[in-house]
Amino acid sequence: MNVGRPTEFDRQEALEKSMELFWKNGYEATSLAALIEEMGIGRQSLYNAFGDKHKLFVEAAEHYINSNGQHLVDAFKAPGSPLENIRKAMEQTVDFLTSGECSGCLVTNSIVELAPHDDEVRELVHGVVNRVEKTIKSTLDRAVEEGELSPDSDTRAIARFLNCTVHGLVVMHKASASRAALKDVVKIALTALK
Amino acid sequence: MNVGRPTEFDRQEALEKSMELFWKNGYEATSLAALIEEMGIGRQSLYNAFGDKHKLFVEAAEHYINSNGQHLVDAFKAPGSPLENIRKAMEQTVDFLTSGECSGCLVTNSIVELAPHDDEVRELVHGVVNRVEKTIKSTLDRAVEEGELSPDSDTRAIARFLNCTVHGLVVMHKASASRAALKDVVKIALTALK
DNA sequence: TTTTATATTGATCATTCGTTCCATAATGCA
DNA sequence: TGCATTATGGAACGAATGATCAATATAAAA
Repeated sequence: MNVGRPTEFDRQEALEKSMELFWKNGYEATSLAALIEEMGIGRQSLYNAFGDKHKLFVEAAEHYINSNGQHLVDAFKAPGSPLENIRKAMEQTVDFLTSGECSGCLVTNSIVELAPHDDEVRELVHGVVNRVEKTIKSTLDRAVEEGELSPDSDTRAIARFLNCTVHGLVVMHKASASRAALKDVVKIALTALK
Repeated sequence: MNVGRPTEFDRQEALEKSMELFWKNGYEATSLAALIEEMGIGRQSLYNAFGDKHKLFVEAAEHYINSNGQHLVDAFKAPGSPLENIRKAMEQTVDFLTSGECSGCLVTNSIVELAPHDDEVRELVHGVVNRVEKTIKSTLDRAVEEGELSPDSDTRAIARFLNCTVHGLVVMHKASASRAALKDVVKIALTALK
């Protein structure tokens, strides 16, 4: 086992760099030249380790989902008051957008740029959207159980709505909306939880 | 005046075709070869009439804003009950997304794909977002005046929220969300108008 | 030590990209 | 009937694209 010349670079580190680049510039606008420069590895090493540009993108997107995306899911699933969790998750989204140097959300970006004509990416992001929707719904259902929400609430509809709001926030931020504007959106969106 | 060989193609028609292509595939993924094919004109004619690819895109985007975008503004500004206008505008958005063969909204697409690194496009779409926000706000202000909305409503915040919801709907639709899901979103979003 | 397997490096591939040059065609004007 | 001006069609441009080849380097296994 373990035969052959050992890899010199940190695969995870390189993947992370590629993720940041795809995140910042999108798929088409990220060239292989830019990738090997930012990842700090040779051209052939990239192909050895990740297959090709598209496979690399999918893996980078999956890594994004398992790291950044998980934070959002965790916020909804935290113990304590469900409605409070939702409020925190929405405000955390605003912080996430306005703090980092990377712009927006890789999932939202991929939905817009690739989902319509890239089957693999569409399935990937569609899965994420559904999973987030279910996560929010279960939080809302718990809110109903614990009496924080009216029993006749359409929790699936509200979950879809909050999910939609998150993506809308990403778009607005990319359109140079101010942090105050994003906070306004969250403030109003939360009034739907009554 | 009017000297020289006359143009053989319909400029407006060609512009429209280019708009559809940019709308469907985005900026980067739309090649000159695809443009001249779909627009039905020669390479050199395209450069004569529109300058270059980027100038063509900007003009196509402006045309989109003045046609499709105006329909949304008109829906908000229609005479009659302001709140009813808002309801209709949101449902019209869902219809717009689920009926046409073009996917999503060219403005939303451009925000995500280009705004972060294309100054001219960013200014363009930022202007649109602000204009739509003001349109919605004035409709909401009228709702307050006419007693349909509580006088202490934060109409600017609600306007931002509704604007955000529209973009969120576009993203969700691109992520293969069902028409029912989009209608759920609208249903809940409208509960913020109380 | 020899063999085998993998990684790295740099050259190079064919294609496609957006763009421009140039010869020709078609119009109004003198 | 020339002349000036614009449009068209085709060839060709250099640059950049994603991807591969071949030679070399480095490790473990035989």
